[in-house]
Amino acid sequence: MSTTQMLKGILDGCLLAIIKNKEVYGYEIAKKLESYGFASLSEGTIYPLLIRMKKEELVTATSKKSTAGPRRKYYSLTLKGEEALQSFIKRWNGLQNNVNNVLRYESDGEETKGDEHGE
Amino acid sequence: MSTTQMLKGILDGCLLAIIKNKEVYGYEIAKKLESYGFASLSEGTIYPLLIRMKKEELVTATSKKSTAGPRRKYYSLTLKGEEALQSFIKRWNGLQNNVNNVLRYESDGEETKGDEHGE
DNA sequence: TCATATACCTTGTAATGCAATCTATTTTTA
DNA sequence: TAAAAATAGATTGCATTACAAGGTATATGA
Repeated sequence: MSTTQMLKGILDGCLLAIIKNKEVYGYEIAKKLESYGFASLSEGTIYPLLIRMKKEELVTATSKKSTAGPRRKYYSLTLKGEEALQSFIKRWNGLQNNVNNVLRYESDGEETKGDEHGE
Repeated sequence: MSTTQMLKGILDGCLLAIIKNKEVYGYEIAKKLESYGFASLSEGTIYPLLIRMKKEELVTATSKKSTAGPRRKYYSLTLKGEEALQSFIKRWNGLQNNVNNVLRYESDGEETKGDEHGE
């Protein structure tokens, strides 16, 4: 129905990409995602995801003092996390191709009787 | 973990696109999706989805005799289904933009301190 | 002291892809 | 004729995961 279902399995790839670029903390990630267009992305989504990724050893976390507010948990990618990011990028690109193929070849009355699509 | 999670909420958009193009039956859709690159897409996914979409009045179904095998259920888009397809395409394009922005701006050490991304 | 912004966490729920399994029909093969 | 395979559809139950709602804690400024 809404956009939220489309995020399943995609959001963690985005987190990995953001964490790879720079050591970041959860609240910061939430703000970043918002600036990238992910409207209405709740922190109730981010924090559990970070905890899950830590459990899966994709990221490590270190607690540091903040200049304002409580201590921040800074996340970094592990080697396993970098591999997961690469794997995500491949799967994401594959998915984009597949979906865009469907939209391209189906959405405008083309008849592609069972032969190959694209080139 | 796998690609399956990334399909959530996306697959139904693909079905709508395929059905809009031409009256089709479930088994045919499964084969088509396979040809578009959606490997290992189970029929246990397609049929419940079609039933759900029918319940939501996005599609209608008519049973017709087959040349080989049991009767086929041919699906067509309703007006509501066409609207849902348009809505899906918008959301899909938005999602693509957002994710690709993250991957583009984060994956290569750019520092984009809180300002706007892209144009 | 109280309000506000920052920062993080937990619980429960709903949505949905899919494996597994089943039924039924037609054609092909032995 | 009997068995196998291909076609076509359906159902049950499970696992994953985004998110709302609510909570905790720290620092700053009025």
